[in-house]
Amino acid sequence: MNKFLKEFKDRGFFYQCTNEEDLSKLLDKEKISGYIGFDCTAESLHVGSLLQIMCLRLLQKHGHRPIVLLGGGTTRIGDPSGKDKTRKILNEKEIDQNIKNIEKILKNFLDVKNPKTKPVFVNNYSWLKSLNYISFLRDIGKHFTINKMLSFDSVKTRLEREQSLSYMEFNYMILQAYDFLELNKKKNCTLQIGGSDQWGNIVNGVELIKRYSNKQAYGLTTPLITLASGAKMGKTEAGAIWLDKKFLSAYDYWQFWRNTDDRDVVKFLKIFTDLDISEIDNLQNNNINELKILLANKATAMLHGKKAAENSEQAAKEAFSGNSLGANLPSVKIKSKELHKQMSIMDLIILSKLENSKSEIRRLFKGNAIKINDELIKDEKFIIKKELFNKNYLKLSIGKKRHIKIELS
RNA sequence: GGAGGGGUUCCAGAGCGGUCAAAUGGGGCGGGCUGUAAACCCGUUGACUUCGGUCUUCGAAAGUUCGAAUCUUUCCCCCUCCA
Repeated sequence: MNKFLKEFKDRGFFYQCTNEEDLSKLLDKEKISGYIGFDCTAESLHVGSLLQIMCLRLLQKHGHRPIVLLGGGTTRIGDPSGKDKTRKILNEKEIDQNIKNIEKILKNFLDVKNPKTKPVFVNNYSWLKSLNYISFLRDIGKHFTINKMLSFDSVKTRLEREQSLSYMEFNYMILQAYDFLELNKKKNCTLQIGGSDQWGNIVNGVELIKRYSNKQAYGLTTPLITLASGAKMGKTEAGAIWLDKKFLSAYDYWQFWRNTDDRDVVKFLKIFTDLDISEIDNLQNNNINELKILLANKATAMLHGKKAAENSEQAAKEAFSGNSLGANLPSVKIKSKELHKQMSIMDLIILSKLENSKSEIRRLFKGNAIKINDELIKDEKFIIKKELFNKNYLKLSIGKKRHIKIELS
């Protein structure tokens, strides 16, 4: 089997392929371009997209060129796959902004220097916006039968539930197939990778290319990653795990990985780090917590840089060891003037944005959850005094896991 | 087009004139155990509070009543069955 494909499988990226054997041969023979499309409905990507990003990296590793399709056009339509309802349609400005942001994030992960595998960023709006309806129907539309389109899960579930599916959304799959055709023609792109929910859309593209250009293209899908607990990956109660430090600090990102369920650690090492499979297999007997730290360090370094990963590890060590100052923790600044106004610990917590409900904070007090410099505080009216600050900062903790540095300025 | 069922707090789902900020389960949060894991146990889960209470919630609006999530009217939205 081709090396890329083998690693793709060994790491647990593989779910389905349109024609594995031929794809393997092709990959042995030449360096190809493969694309993945990203949805631009959100301002940033979160961990849910990380597997796709790792696929792009893997392409690069094996000398292939990744093409990143930012769906400026299709985002204007909305993919009905896996959705019960029509999603909110964003305006042009928002979409353009999102595209810029997402491109920036992806560049953190990809090697943009090597000219042979440098990623290509494309926006399908550039070809979708000027489509001529009549010629599109004649050239492309004739290759799709309604009979078949109706049989796709994304369409079927909507219809079965008698939930409306607009003609606009119904066309999404055709547009995605068309994207693939367009990339095949323009960039000689012969592979599309996507999540398992994209299978139908991808197959459509492969078939369209076959019918329209009589060329062979391939599709590859990745499984939906679920946590051992059964939950979908990427969202926690506290919010999405964003791949953008504007929305989630490097420290919190590190913590996300550090808190991985035991049962998921090895799987995640394979998927979300660059460590060799053999190396990971050798590590399996190591202390599980060491492995989690390794995972957190590797994953954080990949996105936020080595330095940020080291700082996060250091901060975590300090935060969880107790009786430490927590100099590396994420910090919130307050003005020393504020202190003179008899600031209570309640005010401080609100100010630091750790909580925004006073009732909730009162409950936390009742549960012995609030600490300052690792000292349990039981009185919600406790006044913050200057003496609590050591070198201008103090450590504020809520529960066992949330620690923050309050800095005096 | 005809007949019926329903919209309740994060989710599922009870309540069907006062004792309802609303059972129960899930999830979340906090505590205990531990390893920043899982499992388990305990507490908590609208907001504000001088801890006495106060204020805002049961699809939307209007009404009946001393009093409504519970009754009436109109509107909006979902679901099931028949044609």
